[in-house]
Order: sequence, then structure tokens, then C-alpha cells
Amino acid sequence: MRKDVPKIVVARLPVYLRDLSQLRDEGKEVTSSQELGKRLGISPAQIRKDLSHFGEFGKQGTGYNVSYLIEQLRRILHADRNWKIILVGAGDLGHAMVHYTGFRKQGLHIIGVFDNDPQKIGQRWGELTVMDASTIEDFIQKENVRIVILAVPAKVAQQVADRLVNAGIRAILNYAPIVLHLPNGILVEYIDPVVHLQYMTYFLE
Amino acid sequence: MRKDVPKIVVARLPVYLRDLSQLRDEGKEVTSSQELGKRLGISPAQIRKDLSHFGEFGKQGTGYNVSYLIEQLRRILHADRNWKIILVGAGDLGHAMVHYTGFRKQGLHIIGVFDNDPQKIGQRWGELTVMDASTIEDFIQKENVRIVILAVPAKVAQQVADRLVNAGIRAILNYAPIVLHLPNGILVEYIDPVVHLQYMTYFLE
DNA sequence: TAGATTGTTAATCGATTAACAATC
DNA sequence: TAGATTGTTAATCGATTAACAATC
Repeated sequence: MRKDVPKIVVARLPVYLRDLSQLRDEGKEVTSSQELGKRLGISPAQIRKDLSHFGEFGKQGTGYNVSYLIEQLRRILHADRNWKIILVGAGDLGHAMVHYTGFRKQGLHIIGVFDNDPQKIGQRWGELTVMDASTIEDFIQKENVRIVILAVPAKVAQQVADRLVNAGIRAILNYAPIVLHLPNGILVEYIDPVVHLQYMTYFLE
Repeated sequence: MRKDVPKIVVARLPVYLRDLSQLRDEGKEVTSSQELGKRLGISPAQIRKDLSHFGEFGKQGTGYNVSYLIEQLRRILHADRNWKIILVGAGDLGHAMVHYTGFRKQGLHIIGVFDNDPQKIGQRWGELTVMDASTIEDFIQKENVRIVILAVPAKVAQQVADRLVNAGIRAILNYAPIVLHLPNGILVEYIDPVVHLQYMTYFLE
């Protein structure tokens, strides 16, 4: 079995991709590990090393073709296809996620929104209608959804996550401020603004 | 000069604090590095090592008093006081942030919201009124605000951040999907759900 | 060619873990 | 006391960086 690419390397690729897209939008056709490093606050050596896990994408003397590297990173990250995502929890945060335009451009499509509040079920959210949480399992199976954005209260996050995993979900972006306990192989990423803010207040007087 | 605590250690403290608060809510009065480690998916040795950078908080044979450790972590993280925060960018995400109840409990108070859209200025958001972005500097100085949540479009994020830093801001929680270039000493934390989702799609077929 | 930059190796740096004396 | 768990040291593991041959 070939050695895995370190997770921390994979975690940087989306940031490279994001910045390269910006470079392209600015009209740049070629860049270098040095330029990219300066833009990202990362050493050029690290960028070259990270990329070297996946192949050779540059040319000595000139650097990297921006469009080509974007294409390659999209392929590596599986960002070159469309992903169906469901959102569970139709609160304010869920509302913001559904209306966020940054997902679609990356092939990340929220195709269903769920809540268990009768007040919310049936509400029209953009092109979507908030559905009854009791129908999540059917929807996941019918649509073959593998990714969830979880934006429910902390108190119910674990039990909802258990249901989702049972229904076949493979990856959870968890906005609830708790650590989830799930079977091996289920991917979980955490976003909690309080954690970031408290990290910063540590350094403030 | 005493050696700094590694940043990665500081970054884990808010997660410890969050989980300890949950333990306390569950009625637990004492815990151990082993229990905490299991809950967090972290090795017990790492938890003890992390805490040892700041003092001795446990008792051999019994473990840690939950309330006492919470108190100590809050002190270490400066989470035992109130922090004034302003939100810049009154979009859907900003709306969700202002209405999020998870901040206040931690002493994190959003005391002002700003936008440059005349349609939004003057809108009532809970207890706050959306203010004209041209008045940000005055507000920061008058209220002595040091933390900003930045939720503006990527295109303007850098220039807005520059203004904020000029006005005296010390820490930015940046939701705009770009890397900010700011003077040394300015703290910036990034939240970009696309980065997390693309990290996960790497592992999905 | 001369200058620039890659991809890679080896060295360095830093973080995690194992182990255990101390002690509750 | 016996059992449990801390705080800490030393060993291990892994990630970052410096350096450079290759080459565009």
C-alpha cells in the first residue's frame, strides 16, 4: 500500500486552489512557488513539496501555468465534478449557507434543506423548499447524497449525525459546537467561530 | 524571554473548554485526561502535555475538577471577560452571526454592524441597527473595539481589512475566501466552508 | 548562454507519544 | 494499602526547510 499523503498537505490544497483561481481572475497565466508562497504566507519549499506528492506540475525556470495547476488541483481534490449536499437545520446559519454563492461555483450544490420545526417545513428558500426532517433518510438514499452540512443545535447534533450516517452519509461539515462520535471512515470537519475567537483573545491583552 | 506556548496548543484549548462545559452541563464534577481524550479524539498524553504549559490543574489518582479547569482555561484564554466585536458586512452570513446565541455566553458581544449598502443601513437587526460603513473608524475608536468579524465580499475584503487595522483593530475573523495581507501582530483566523468541503471530497470517490 | 525555478534529498525543527516516578 | 492518574522526561514520529542538481 502506497503511503498516504499527509492530511495536512491535503488540507492546504483547497487554499492553493482558491488563490490560484484568484490569480487567474487577475489575468496571471504563470506563477511560481515563490509568488504563491508570498501570497499565502507559506514557504515556497513547502508548496513545491506539497505538490510533489501528486506529480510534477511545473517547469524549471518558468514556474507553474496557472490554469493547468488549477485543473490538476481540481482533479486531485475531486472538485472537477458536481457534489450533492444536503443541509440539515433550517436556522439563520442554514439560511446563509443556502444563499451563499460560493458553493455553486465549486460544484458544491445544496439540493435539499431539512428541519423538524413545523413552522419551517414548507418554507420556500430560494429554489428549495424546507422539508420534514423525518424524510431525510429517503432523500439521501434516493439522491445518493454523501455530504451533509449540519447546522442543528448542539443538543441534537449527535443523534442527527447518527441518523445521517445510518442513511449512508459519508462526510459531515459540522457547525454544531460539539465533537461528533462516528464510525471510522466517516469524515467530519468542524467550524466553530467561538473556537477561532477564543484562540485570538488568548493573544490579546 | 520565556518560550512561547506553541500556537497549535493554544488552538486546542477552546475545544477543551467547550467540551468541559458540556461535561459540566451533564453534571460531571470530575474528569480525567483519559475521559477527555476519548471524548475529543485526542490522546490523554497530549491533553496533559498541553495543560502542563500553563500550570498544574489536576490531582494524581483522581483527575481534574471540571469547574476548576473550566475556570482556569477561561482565564488563560481571556474568555473570563467581555469582548466587544463588530461585524462588517450585513449579508446573510452577517445576519446569522448577529443572531447566533453561542457568542454571548462566551462573553463575545457583537456591538455594531456595518455595511455600505444604503438599502441595509438603518435596518434593525435584533438590538442593533446596521450602520454606515463610513463610520466604522469612529466607532472602533470610540468603543475601543479590537475584534472584527469580516463578512464582506472577497473583492473588497483586503481594502476593508486595511481600513480596520488602521483604525486600531487587532484581530480579524475572516469569512471572505482570500488570504489577507496585514502587518505583523494582527491576528487573522479564516473560516471558509469550501476549503473544508474540498478537503473531504478528496477522500470521497 | 545566463538566470530562474522546479522537484527532491537530507538536515532540521517541532509535535506527539510512551513510560514512569510521584502522589492522591 | 492498592489503584488510579497526574506532570514530566525522553524517545519517537512527522513536518518543514535548506540546499542543489537538473533543466527550462
